[in-house]
Amino acid sequence: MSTIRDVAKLAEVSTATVSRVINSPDRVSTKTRNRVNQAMKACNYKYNALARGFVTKKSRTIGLIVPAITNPIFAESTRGVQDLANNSGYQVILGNSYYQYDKEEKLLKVFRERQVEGLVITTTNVKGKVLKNLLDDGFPFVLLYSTVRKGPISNVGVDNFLGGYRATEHLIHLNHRSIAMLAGEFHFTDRSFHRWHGYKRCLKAHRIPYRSDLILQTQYSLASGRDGVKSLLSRKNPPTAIFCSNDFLAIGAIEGARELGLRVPADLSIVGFDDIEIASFMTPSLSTIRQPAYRMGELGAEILLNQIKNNFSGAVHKILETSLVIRDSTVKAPVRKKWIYEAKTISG
Amino acid sequence: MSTIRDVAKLAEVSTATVSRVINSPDRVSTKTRNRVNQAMKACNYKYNALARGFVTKKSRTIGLIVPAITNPIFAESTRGVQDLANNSGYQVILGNSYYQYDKEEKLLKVFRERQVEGLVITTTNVKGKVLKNLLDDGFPFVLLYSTVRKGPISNVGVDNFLGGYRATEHLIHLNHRSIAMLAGEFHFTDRSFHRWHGYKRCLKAHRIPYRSDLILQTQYSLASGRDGVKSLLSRKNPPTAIFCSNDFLAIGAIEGARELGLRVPADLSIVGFDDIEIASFMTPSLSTIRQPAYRMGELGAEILLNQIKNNFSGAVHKILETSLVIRDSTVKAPVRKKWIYEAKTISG
DNA sequence: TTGTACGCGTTATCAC
DNA sequence: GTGATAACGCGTACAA
Repeated sequence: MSTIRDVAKLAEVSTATVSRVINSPDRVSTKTRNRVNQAMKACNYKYNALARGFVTKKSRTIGLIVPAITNPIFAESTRGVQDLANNSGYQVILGNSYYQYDKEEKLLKVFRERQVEGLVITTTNVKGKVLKNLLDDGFPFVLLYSTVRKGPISNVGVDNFLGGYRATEHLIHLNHRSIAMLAGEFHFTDRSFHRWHGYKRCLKAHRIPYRSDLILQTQYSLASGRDGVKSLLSRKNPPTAIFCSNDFLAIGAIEGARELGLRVPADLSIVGFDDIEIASFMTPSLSTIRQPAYRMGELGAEILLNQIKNNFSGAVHKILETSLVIRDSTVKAPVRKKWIYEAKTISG
Repeated sequence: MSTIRDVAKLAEVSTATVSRVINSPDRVSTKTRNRVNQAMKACNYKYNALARGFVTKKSRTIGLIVPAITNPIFAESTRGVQDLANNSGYQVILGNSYYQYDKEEKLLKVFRERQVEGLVITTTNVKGKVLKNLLDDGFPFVLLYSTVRKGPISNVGVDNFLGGYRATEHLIHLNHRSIAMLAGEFHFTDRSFHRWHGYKRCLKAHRIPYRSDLILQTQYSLASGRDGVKSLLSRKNPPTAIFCSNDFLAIGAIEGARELGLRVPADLSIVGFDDIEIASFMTPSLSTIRQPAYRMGELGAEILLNQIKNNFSGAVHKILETSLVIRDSTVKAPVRKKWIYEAKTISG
């Protein structure tokens, strides 16, 4: 592999001139520039961006940590991060934490050793010491899918509380009174935790008693959704509707209900969270809370790159809007079940 | 940011010793090792993997190019690549080609400048000059989802021809005689092209005339599947079954049929290709050709890393097995339509 | 077991 | 407009 030194020798110029031809061609006379360009061709010279990064201390690389790239919502935001970063001359190293704190920690360490200039993280633990370390070091990073409104950490996300509230409210407006929640484990994702709070608050606002036996925390996966719904429906006074804290759980839940011989939405209404593209292609299509994932990725990268450029000029908190997308997986509560519920309430 | 020089000074040893503590701790006495380790803590020393790569000429990085990370099949193989690479101390830079040759070319250039040690590519153009250049330079790379059985290029994929054949055969065994194919554009993906060949061959083997008006090439997306099925069904002598060259198209097609008021599978059978996880969670669940995506990713990375280690010791061609997964989106052809078809054939 | 000295490919800072 | 040369942080002969 030839270097600028080889090129310089061949073109009979100094390495400095070759470097100039590469980085600021206008500062070199046309004549020598042409000679250098020819020499580069002749040598089959290939620019070494690593060596450049080494001296300029700019790797032009950022790290991106997602829980699992196989969840389309993260694939979509990843695309946003990549597109924006690439357009600014940055490359993206990708890692999956699989919702495991120690994996996240490990990735962070490796990425920093690799001299990434900053990080975009969908974290497993907002309170963890890994983030604190980053802060202490003044290392640029942005949290994705996070909702903190203040504090020293930059983040871009949606109002998960509000999203959970809206999803629940939608079901209540459809006369559901026995509404379960199939949630990602609060321990691993504060997103789910906040959505649960929105759910609870909404119940309260409508004077519907909160039933902890209608909450099931589980992993974020299709299979967990399928199994989870079976558990919820086997409990006494089963729900007529379920709010799932992401679309994977919701899609899994629809399948689980089907396996139990129930029809969605006739026998059971289901609302999800995310609005992954495929949600509108399901049968029934999925009612869900839409998150602007691609835009979130873009914004996260943009904020990070700004912080890198301006040496961390203060934390930025972007809360994007969610919206309720009403499709076919939610309908009015079956009258009979509603009656049973009311009878119980009155007698209790 | 402190360097090994700072650590060396503090620990009162040479930089060489610090380096040894990092890379071969057993070659350093316990006493000095401890002193050095303490000094590293005191300095808040962070290892610079880039500088190391610079001197050893090993970046411990590979590039991965996929058409679109938002297709779950690519997300899954990406996971395989990452997991295996990470376990071998390699990191992965990810890029989307969006099925565009020029983007693929651009990414390749950038990745090579970044000194990636090798590439895993799901290419848009097997015959393109970018791959030829890679070969000429003796640069390690592996093609994913590719099916070449010989030649100088390493690849791991499935037998797309056979997959297409099996999908078609399944429909024929169900008495379908009017079978359309909704395909990814041959120009952008030879996978789709080979599946089409399998489809044609199977038709021929069963003496079913090939009808070019039953072929629709389109983009690989849910929306294209939805729109494509409407086009196919609006043609005269419409099909009773459709083979879609990936699951996205198939899922889109099911929705499109539904919008036309047709039921799948009662009115129209649909078989896909990939077996993305969600395929078994659809209603109806999707009959499809299963590809071992995660394993392909793992294998691709393994082969690449071996080539890197052994200085390209000959091309490897891995053809993994596909299997037909029969679910609910395919059933026996409606008797009436079959009769119409036969009447036509006899009269013609 | 430990230290010295050099080199990796590039950019940046001076000179000219 | 161009050239000489010192960094950058680390690994690695080779010497001690």
